[in-house]
Amino acid sequence: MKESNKAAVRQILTKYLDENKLRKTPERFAVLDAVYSFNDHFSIQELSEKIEKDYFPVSRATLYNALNLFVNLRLVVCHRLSIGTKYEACYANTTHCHQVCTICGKVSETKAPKVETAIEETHLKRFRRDSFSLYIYGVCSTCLARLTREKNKKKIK
Amino acid sequence: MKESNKAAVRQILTKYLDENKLRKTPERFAVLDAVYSFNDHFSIQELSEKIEKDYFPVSRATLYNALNLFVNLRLVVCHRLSIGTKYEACYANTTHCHQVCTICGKVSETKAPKVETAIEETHLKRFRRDSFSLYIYGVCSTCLARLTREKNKKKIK
DNA sequence: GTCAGTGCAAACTTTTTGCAACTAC
DNA sequence: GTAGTTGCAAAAAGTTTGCACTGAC
Repeated sequence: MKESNKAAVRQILTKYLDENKLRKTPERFAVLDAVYSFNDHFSIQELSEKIEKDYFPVSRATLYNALNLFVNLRLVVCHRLSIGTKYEACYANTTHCHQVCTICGKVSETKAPKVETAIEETHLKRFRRDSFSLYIYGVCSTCLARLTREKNKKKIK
Repeated sequence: MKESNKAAVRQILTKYLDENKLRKTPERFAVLDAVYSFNDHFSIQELSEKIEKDYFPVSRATLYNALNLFVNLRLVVCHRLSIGTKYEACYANTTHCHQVCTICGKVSETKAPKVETAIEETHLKRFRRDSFSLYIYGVCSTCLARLTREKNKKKIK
């Protein structure tokens, strides 16, 4: 994740905490920094390990607290997948199109500008739209290759 | 849910169980029928109550078992939302565009043919696409109205 | 008769909560 | 000093698992 993003989101958080008379605790900024150190999706466990390694230990309760705050501020998105909940930094990143392998659980970002345009153009009555997430489920190349291998083996038998 | 769908999915299940030499237990068919009695999303709890009322009690383990089987057969989709996991019958229903209220958690189906076309036309390299789910997050009209009311109240103070 | 499938309860995982202690302001 | 935050541990919620029993074939 770009360092400039880290500075930008730290500023957004500071502004929000100031305006709402909330406290600028070291934990909140450490979690935010750790979140923006990942280039990819991460689990609570991975976040906990990262922040303990790079900063100081932070309890689960505080991690969930901070993440909820960041989700509300649109600095983080939360993906509840079959393999577990994953989080992702999302500042300056509006593409939330993901391809999810239903076999190994691997998630990757996908560029789909046409889909994004179509979603934005979709008219929703009686609903204030804020954001979206698209998940395309299927089988990744690695798993596909393994499946093909196993199929061939069976045929030979 | 249409009765004709119920018959169709029962046949799909029968065929699958036959071909894979699995057992056609009353539980499996009762769960499938119950699933296709809903017109909307439902939780495990709601499914359990429905099936107990309309058929006979089925244990949690068996419900999860059956649902997993149906998800694999593409007769059911599973939505892991912030308010909990919801299931949905999906035979003869390819639209998986949902609007989700981030305040009350209400989920509703949305028709978005342009989005669906765009998704289908999206080229994914090294990935066998099977299905997709789109979640548009925002605030529903009910919650929006309440928010507006509360805002006005604040101003008056 | 056999073994896939079921029910039950225990185990496990993930997230939330209550409360005392701490600290940002 | 005060009240928002944190850490801890317990609780809650949701799902999976082990095992004995059942019943579909």
